[in-house]
Amino acid sequence: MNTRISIAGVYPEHEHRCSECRLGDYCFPHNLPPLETDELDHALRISRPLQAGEPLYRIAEPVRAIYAVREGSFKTVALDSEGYEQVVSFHLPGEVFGLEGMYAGSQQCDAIALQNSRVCILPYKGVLQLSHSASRFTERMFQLFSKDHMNHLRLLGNYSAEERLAAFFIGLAERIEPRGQAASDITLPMSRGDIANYLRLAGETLSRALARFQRQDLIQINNRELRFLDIERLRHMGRRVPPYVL
Amino acid sequence: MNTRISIAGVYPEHEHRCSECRLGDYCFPHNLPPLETDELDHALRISRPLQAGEPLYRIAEPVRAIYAVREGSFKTVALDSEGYEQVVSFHLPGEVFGLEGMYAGSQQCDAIALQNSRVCILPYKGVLQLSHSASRFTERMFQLFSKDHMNHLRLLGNYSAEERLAAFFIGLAERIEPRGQAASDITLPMSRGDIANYLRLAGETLSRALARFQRQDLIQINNRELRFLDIERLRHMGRRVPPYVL
DNA sequence: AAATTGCTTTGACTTAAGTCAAGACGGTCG
DNA sequence: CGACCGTCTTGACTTAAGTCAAAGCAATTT
Repeated sequence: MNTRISIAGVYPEHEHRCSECRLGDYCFPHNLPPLETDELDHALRISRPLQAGEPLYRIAEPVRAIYAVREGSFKTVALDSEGYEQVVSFHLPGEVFGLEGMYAGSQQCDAIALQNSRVCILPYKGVLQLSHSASRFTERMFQLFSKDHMNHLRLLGNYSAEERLAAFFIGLAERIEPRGQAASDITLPMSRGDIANYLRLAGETLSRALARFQRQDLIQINNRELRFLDIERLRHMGRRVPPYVL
Repeated sequence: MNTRISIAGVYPEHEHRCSECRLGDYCFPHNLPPLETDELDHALRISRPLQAGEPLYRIAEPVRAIYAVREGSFKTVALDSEGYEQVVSFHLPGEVFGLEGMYAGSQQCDAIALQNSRVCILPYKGVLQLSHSASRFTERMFQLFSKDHMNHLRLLGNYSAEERLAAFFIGLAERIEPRGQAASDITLPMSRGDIANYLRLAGETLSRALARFQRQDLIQINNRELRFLDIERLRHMGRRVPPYVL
């Protein structure tokens, strides 16, 4: 019997109410008093299922809402003026995303489902209303922005391929653990290409780093099945990179 | 007679009221109706002058306020676990900063004055109060967060030393221009070391790139006096890097 | 004005990571 | 099943940028 738990859509069907959602502690309602969570529930909508590769939103679209991953996972991708992609971040269940376009009022990234996925939708109007009526919600929004910030700054520094990769793995493990999964045994939701792009490495460099990590008995990986063999040594390799903010 | 205008503290002494501040359009009150600007005025405080090199806040301090540059300029610097610095951004007059610590409630960066500087201080309490009482202010805050985001993502991609440097210069020129200065002739407020660190280059690589830019008659630079000779070609060199969001 | 100090530039060399090219693997479909 | 396609891996080679070291320059101190 296979006890492996995938990041992918194995989460049990959620209730529509945040108060009953097992991801609530990591998502919109974190730290909100019950009354405000109720208000939030009224403003929230749930998306239809999206297939792997399907966009949730596209660059230049008007910003209509912000989102939280309900099941599955997403990447957000910026495109430069010549059409080259830059993966900006990955989003796992319970994580809020879609904040980066609120300045311009238009989306600055593509958001693409990596697997069959669903999101909770908080319409922009709801964000503003809740910010006024719900006393803790404004703060929660500022927190979400500031958290996003921190996580974008993580990989800004001058790190080697191996430091980046180790930190990436540790970050993943830490994000998956509180979501109730074994952190030592995961199914990657994203392709090698996406990881390489996110870490600003050539695909070949990533491949070689993975091979080295295996030779050093740090991990075991084939295809998207990843097992951590020595998480402490991995953590040590990535120690210079600031930790992922959960 | 020298018509050069420096980024440094040449701004005329501001009035305390945002409505009378020449930087208002780029700062907190951008797009706020007069009534809300008045509320803002009541919440705002002005700092004492800070000397070059003096910190406005330090990592791990509690977040008490957010700030706008009144005169002078600042850098924000993250420190990794081994004490290595990473310059996160530079802040010119009218620019709001200090948002990145709001998640944790403690500062995540050092903010250091690059010259003799002053800031406008919006206490955290004021941020929350205004978010409730002033209907446009919440939106303004979201904008400020989202703008910061965008500007952090700019240099995330895989750009060459020359692309980075060209884009950095163009960004500077564009930020200085609306502040009423000649964009072609500026005094850099930051050291080579800071620029190199910000662009994730070794100091020597920056020096060489500067030398090449001069040989190609793109710029003229000695010490911190910078003149743009061919801003269009510079813009073209940095075209892949997303533009600075003002 | 000479000396000290810290920043910046330049040169010579090294290296990590990128590129190019070939092959392997895995999944899909006729 | 075998052919096909895209993704991933591996090897050989190149290169942009980093490192080390020395010298130049500017600002400050005595």
